Amino acid sequence: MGSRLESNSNSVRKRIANHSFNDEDGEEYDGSNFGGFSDYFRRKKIKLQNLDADLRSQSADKPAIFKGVVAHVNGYTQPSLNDLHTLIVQHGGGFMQYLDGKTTVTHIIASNLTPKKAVEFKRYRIVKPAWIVDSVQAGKLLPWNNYRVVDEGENQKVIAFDRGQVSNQANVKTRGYRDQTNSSWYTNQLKSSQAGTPVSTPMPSSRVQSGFSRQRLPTPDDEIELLPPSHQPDIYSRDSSLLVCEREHAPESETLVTPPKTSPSIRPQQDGTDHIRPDDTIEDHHDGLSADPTPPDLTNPKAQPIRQENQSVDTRNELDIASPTKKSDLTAEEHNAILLQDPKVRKSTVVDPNFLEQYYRESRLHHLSTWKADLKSQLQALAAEKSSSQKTKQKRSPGTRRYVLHVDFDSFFAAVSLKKNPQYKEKPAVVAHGNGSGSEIASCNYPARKFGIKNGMWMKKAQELCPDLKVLPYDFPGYEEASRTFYDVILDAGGVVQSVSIDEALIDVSNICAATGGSDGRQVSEGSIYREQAKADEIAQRLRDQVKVRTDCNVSVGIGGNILLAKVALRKAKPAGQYQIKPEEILDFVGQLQVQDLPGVAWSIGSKLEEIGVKLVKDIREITKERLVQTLGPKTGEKLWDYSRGIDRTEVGEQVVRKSVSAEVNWGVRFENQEQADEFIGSLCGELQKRLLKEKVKGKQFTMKIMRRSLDAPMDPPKHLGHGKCDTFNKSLVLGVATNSRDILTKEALSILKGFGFSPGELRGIGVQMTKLEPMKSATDGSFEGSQRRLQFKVSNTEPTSIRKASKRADAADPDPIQDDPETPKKHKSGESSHVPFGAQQLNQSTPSRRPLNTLGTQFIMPTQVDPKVLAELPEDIRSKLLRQARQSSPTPASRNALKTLSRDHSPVNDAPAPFALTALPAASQLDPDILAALPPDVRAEVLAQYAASATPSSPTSRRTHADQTLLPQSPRKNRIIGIPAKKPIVAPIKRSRGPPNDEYVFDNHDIDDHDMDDLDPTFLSALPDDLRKEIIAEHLRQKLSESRLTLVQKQTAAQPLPQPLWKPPTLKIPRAPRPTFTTQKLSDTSDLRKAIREWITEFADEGPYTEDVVALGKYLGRVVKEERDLGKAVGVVKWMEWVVDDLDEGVGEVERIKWGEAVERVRRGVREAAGDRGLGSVCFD
DNA sequence: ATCCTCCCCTAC
DNA sequence: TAAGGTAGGGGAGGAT
Ligand SMILES: Nc1ccn([C@H]2C[C@H](O)[C@@H](COP(=O)(O)OP(=O)(O)OP(=O)(O)O)O2)c(=O)n1
Ligand SMILES: [Mg+2]
Repeated sequence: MGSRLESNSNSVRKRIANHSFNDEDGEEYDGSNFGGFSDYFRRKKIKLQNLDADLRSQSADKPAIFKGVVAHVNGYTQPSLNDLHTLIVQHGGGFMQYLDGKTTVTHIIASNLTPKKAVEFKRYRIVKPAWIVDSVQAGKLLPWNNYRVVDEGENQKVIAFDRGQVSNQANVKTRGYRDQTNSSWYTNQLKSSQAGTPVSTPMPSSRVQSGFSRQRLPTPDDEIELLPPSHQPDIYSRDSSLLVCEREHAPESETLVTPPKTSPSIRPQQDGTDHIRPDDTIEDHHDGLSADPTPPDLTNPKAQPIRQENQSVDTRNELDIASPTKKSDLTAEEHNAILLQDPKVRKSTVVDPNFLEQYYRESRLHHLSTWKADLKSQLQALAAEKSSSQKTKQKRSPGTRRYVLHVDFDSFFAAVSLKKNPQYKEKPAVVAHGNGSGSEIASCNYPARKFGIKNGMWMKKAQELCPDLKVLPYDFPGYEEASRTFYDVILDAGGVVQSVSIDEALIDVSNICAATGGSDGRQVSEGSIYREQAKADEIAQRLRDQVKVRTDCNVSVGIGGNILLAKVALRKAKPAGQYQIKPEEILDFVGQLQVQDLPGVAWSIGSKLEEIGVKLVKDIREITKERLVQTLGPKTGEKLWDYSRGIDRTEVGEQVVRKSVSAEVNWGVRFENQEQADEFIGSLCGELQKRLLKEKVKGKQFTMKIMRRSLDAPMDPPKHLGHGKCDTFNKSLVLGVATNSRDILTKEALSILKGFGFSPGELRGIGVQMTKLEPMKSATDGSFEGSQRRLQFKVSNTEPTSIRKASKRADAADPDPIQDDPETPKKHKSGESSHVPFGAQQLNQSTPSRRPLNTLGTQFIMPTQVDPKVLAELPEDIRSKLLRQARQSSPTPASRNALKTLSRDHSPVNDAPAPFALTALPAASQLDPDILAALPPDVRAEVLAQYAASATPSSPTSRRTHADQTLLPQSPRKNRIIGIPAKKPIVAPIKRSRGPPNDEYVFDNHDIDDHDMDDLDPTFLSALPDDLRKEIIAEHLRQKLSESRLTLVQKQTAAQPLPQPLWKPPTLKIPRAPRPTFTTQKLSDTSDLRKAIREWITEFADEGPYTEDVVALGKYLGRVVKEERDLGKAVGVVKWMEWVVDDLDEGVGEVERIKWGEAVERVRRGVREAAGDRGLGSVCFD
């Protein structure tokens, strides 16, 4: 990278110099937090204001004790979110439903806080709900300090240790839910603790000393340093136990795991691990493996971090290693390696080459989904065919009485499987893969239900309910066969059919009934109504009889005037019966149901309803529609309002277009190293490609979903090879051109995965999804052609002429992006490639021309956009950087504009006029040297840096100027990721779980996203014990790092609250301790620092570092150690720098390399000295 | 007001 | 041992 770079170097230099390492912190505060009112913020405020306006005005009499407070509620709390919201707003406070990182939230209210959450909220004051309640009661704002929730949770060893006293009793996980639900208990705890030293708020001093961190300091820090620079530090503590479950709350049925009891370890080998639950939390030894007597060799932990391939990324494990958690010191990879030593286990995991096939073959849920999709497409094709061939009287005239049948097999899987084991028909029996505690019950027969067993329940619980349970094997072919027969019968009925699932269908027989009734189905003729109803019953009876005869299985039928009624009637009809809800009984029938009996209402919505006093459906009628809408949202609120009155206007058999195709695996995911993960992802993308081809579509948006073990979850979850409690991370990107290529998808997926930087051993689930679907060209359907043509037309048309000639490379490689698919279905003629969906004969026969799914529909997507396929093929993160970079310092105006346009970043500044030419990047997965060379220097540098960062050692060096390719912008829409300077972090950080209490909890947080250090309250942070703080920071780093690729800039434009009467910027009043920052940009987050460093090094690679910059960095890091007191962070940054330097392009001269090496050493020295000043002893950077 | 994205939730 | 997939409805909140 040389010459070209230079032309640009000035600007780059300026940039860096600009923010030259100045660490002043003073300005950070005001600048970032209250810089000005962005429209966004203003709007948001306004919105909020409006929302809460009523409440406020209605509470004028109440003291505004929360004035200046802006709260956000996390998780389930004792006074519910709504109640807290009300209390706060009524008393002058502000309330934010979501954290967006920019908004100024002064406090987060939570009953319990897992480490993860602690991390997410690290920059906030986290208080218990009692703070609100007590303050209101007291009539004044009580000190929040006494209500801190530092981490209530269980685990965190960190906490445990310093918490001393409290820890034992209170702590812990088990409490999770209790905390929230049992108010009195909870409140008492709080109060008592407040009395003296706040229990929950360990004094900083004590914590700090107690040492864990202290003691551990040397070690942990050192360990951190061990990390390969490139990778992010993951978190430290892995251990903690957490329990998770917030069970108490759980609605009856589902709570799978009850904490108590024994928790038998699922797998013999592990020692007691499993159990997670209850009480051991504190102890946390649960990891099990540690105790495991197994192979000594592997067991040796940190001694040598595993990292297999150093070069590639992955070493992130180190982080784990870094944390000497109590239990086992094994890295996740080592742990998995031990686990996989058993060949049988190994065979059941993603490590097995044949995993996908085998897994999908056995996964009932996969089968259910597949069957459903097949049925849906078959039925829709059939319907389409029917309606086109014959005029069809399908349409009922408006105002007609409707008769809808909901037909469903009784305990489908169980019933079919029982055919081969009839002796258990009358005994409690279930269908499951095994009888281990974590085996899931797919279906249980009615005798089993008497014991309270339910579908989806884990064996452990089922056996507790019924020790004599008979477990039957699956018989997937049998289910298909029964279903085929079932649909044959149903289709013969003559109504409009809609499949619900393999064992369930809706039939609208209104026309048949009306014909029988003799009237037009509209008049209120008692006789005709009666005849219609009788006809419906008769049809139902006939269906039941036929299915029974032909399959020897019972089906039940619910009949009603709409889908809702048919559905609820079905419940009463079961088992082996039928029930018709007559018009006159609708209100009574529906009214006495529990809200959860309504379709679409389960735990979450049910809970919200319960909060507003609604338990039964009739209770809903007492609630105004406005309130329902306010509580549940416009659609849901109105729908339930209707449902409670027996109203449902949904029609049977509406045609729908598929919107997405995905494949995911969240079981058996146990990698020993990164290669395995990479390979598996390739397989998964292959699977996705297969499905895309089957549907004859390509997609433009790719989304990856990753589940990673929660830091506080045990290595071995209660369920064998299950994912256990996890954090989920999703990332999506828009491809420039639709694809279905496994290779491209794999490349993107790997890029994303690397971006997250997770230790492969911590992965528990991986999914890939394509959306923004477009039909493939090969489709036989005429309409495809139209669409295609249209698209093509656009392409050639819209494209500036320049594109055609300029992009010779692109043309050569792929003359017709649309047409040339990496793979096209082997046979398109038949509706489905090689796959033969099961289905009723009629379905398989009478639909010669049907397509697997309707892919036509909309998706067509902006005709206007033509894609720069080349650019599109770059990994998204690279693309995004390019765009951003271009904006920041593009030397070439043209390219800048082009990029801008491309990015759809409509910065108000200059509107992107017509499409601009754009400098394209290499196509496909590899960077093409020629193209690369043609890039603006800084852009190129960024690309290379990105590649380096992702550890892809590819070093595209060749350079030669090549004609730029001009491309058009593609989507008029903007893509958040691309082009927009990181307002929001891209990564999705963890979310907290919201479901019912369960054994393991999957957390996700969508509430939190960005973490703007500027918003962090240093006071709060510093009040934490060192190790907790460290953990928090480490976690933060990990997240940041993962985000870093995409997000970088942080909100510089800080939003400022509107000066409204009730709404004052609370933050202003909060005293904050300055925190060292780097650069005029006030960088502080590790990811930002890394990025800045990478840019710096990359840009000045050929020039060598400037001393003042090096000194500034060293100085800053020294402050990080001394003031921020985060040696780990400083070390991590140094390692990063070292890594980047080591990875400098080969083109960099030896002299410069040396200079850079010296720079690293100099920075190191700064950190060492600072550490020494703090009495931390020598620092190890390796 | 309406669109879009990124989730959560639900169902089987 | 165990096979915890998958698609669509919809809410929140930002962008336009
Ligand atoms: N959590 C679940 C729920 C259902 N199924 C499968 C097995 C069921 O047999 C089939 C149909 O689901 P139903 O909800 O119709 O349940 P059943 O048919 O078993 O019982 P019933 O319809 O009598 O309530 O789907 C599953 O594997 N896991
Ligand atoms: Mg059923």
